[in-house]
Amino acid sequence: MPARDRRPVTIYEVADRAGVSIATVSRALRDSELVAPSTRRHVQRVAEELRFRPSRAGRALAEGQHAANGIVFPDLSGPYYAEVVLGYEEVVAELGRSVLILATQGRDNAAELVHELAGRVDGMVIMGRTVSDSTVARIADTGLPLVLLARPPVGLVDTVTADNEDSARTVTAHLIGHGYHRFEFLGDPAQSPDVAGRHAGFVAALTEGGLTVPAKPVRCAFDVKAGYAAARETLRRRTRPEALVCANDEVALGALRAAEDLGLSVPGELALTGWDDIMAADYARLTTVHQSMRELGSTAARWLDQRISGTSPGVRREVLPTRLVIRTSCGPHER
Amino acid sequence: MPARDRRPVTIYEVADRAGVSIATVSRALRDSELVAPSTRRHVQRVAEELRFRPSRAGRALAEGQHAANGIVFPDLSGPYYAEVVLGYEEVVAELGRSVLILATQGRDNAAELVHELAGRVDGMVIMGRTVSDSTVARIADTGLPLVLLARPPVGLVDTVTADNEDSARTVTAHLIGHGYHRFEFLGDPAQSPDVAGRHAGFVAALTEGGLTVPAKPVRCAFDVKAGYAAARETLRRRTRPEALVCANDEVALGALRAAEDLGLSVPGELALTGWDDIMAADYARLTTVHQSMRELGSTAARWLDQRISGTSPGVRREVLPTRLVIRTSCGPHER
DNA sequence: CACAGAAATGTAAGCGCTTCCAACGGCGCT
DNA sequence: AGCGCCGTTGGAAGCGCTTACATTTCTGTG
Repeated sequence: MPARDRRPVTIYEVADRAGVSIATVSRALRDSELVAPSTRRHVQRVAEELRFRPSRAGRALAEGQHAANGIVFPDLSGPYYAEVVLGYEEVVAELGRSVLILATQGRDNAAELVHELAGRVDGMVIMGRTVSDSTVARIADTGLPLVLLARPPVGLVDTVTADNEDSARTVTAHLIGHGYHRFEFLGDPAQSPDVAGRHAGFVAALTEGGLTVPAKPVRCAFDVKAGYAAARETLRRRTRPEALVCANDEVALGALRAAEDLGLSVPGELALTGWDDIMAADYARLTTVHQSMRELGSTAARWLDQRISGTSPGVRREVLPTRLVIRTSCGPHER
Repeated sequence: MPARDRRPVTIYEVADRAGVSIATVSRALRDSELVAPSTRRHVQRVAEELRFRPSRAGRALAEGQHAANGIVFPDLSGPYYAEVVLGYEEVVAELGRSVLILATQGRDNAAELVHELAGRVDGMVIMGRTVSDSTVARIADTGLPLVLLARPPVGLVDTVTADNEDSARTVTAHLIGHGYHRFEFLGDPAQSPDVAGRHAGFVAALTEGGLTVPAKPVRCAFDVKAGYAAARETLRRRTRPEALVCANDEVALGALRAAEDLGLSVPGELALTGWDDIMAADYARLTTVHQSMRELGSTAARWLDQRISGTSPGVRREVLPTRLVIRTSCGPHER
């Protein structure tokens, strides 16, 4: 029966048992130079026998650092953030540090939680629209190393983002190449800077192609249901659009379903595209924009590490490239 | 420019500034009873002014606990684990504690990392086939509160799992109801206890239905590619199976693609089912077994909390129910 | 008005570790 | 033999906080 009250073995017991001082134990288990090889071996053996694990808290207090990094994201339900977190965790763990996570979705006290998290880590990544600029600024002002991810820059904080505008241009141009004329954009530019960028690229491509730009985007939230509703409404208008550029895959998937329910064939009567290249996009044959989430996460992790270790060159901003994934929803392609 | 070297404000400075002792500051910021209301207000104001945040490390050391829980999982790339983690994070955060994560996939030093994690938390959840029984036992023996998730029990550790056998029986029986006779199971029972349970239920249902049980399952790994390969091979045999029960959605999705490539219509010429009800399953119209991952995670979190607070009733084992999600891949349904 | 007891606050002892500094002993050298 | 050095080791001071215990300040009462 596991004893709930078993006291973990401390450095004192190891020192006692090994017949040395705690200073020597500490040294034997970490530095190299300052201890005689024979002593080190002896201490190591004793430590192992006793199954000694240095208390993290004691260490953190003495060293003044946690050996842990944080990451804040909206949620983990889409594949998007999960991938980013995974890429992040991978490199952080490789660096010998632990990862603390915080999902802000649906929490009204997000800012408070982020501050709390800030107190437990040596640095953190803040992703997307999770907390206000002022919260970010406040934490940055604390001196805590920070990296922003898929989020507009704040002050002089490092920022990594995936490209939005260029890829929007690319995907829209691709659709134009298919010969469509009447376009609509599904998504709310006001909702997130990502969508804003995508919409801007969409508008730019249309303009460059000499096509008429719809008066305004069809506003809708970031999920399947919203995409469905928005598409349904749009597709029932007297002059139906020929192509829908959707703000992300979930919206596109909703639109796809709407088209289906309306008896519209895709891409025959309606072409559409998404963003993110989530797994379901593949099965829906959705043409979309692929971003390497993993890489986004790992890049942020590396930058953060450099900030923490003070080896960071000035302020960094980087836009990671994306890739157009052509499937069938955008129109017929011979293959 | 954010100063990297800004020293965080300590309780001493607050005490100084407020003209009281650190004990009073500590009390004013936490307990209720032991401090005069006016003093409390005053201290709180000063603390706020100074933007004082008690050092987590100091606190952890003094209190002997971390106010953090851990969770170990294979990876986060499928929707499966991500959802579980989300459910976990949600309740843990609600309890005012932080969440440390650890992905073991592709790491050879998983056991070491888990031990390391164990030193930073007050309890943890270990999911799936991430570490050996002996590692689990060793940690449990430490007295660290533990909950196992979707993993066979070890010793007297609490364990939550999702049902496998019963749902396998249900899904197989459903297929039998469609009138199919030749079945195959895609997945490797040796790979995980989950698959083993699913296969067992499959066999049981077939036996109960008086049908011939295939000599052995078609072994394949847990991903789309493996499912594709396994299905392709199976479907080219002279006597093609009519129905494929796949170990999870990814395998089923691979099988679906294989059928498609082979010119077989689903469900016309081949019926198939998956497990997990991932998002893509919906778009592929895949009949599958839905498990509430979120709930799995939140249940584990709650149990763990009770273990930590010592309010846990004896050893707990629970199998969470699943739900059959009927779409079209299993055969025609009028609706 | 003195005094007991409660309320409020201060003092100080840790929590487990790292690390600066001092102490020690053995060595080669003169 | 005496000296200084260097390689090892121990002593002890924190790191920032909580909390048991001591002390002080009030309050109400006989």
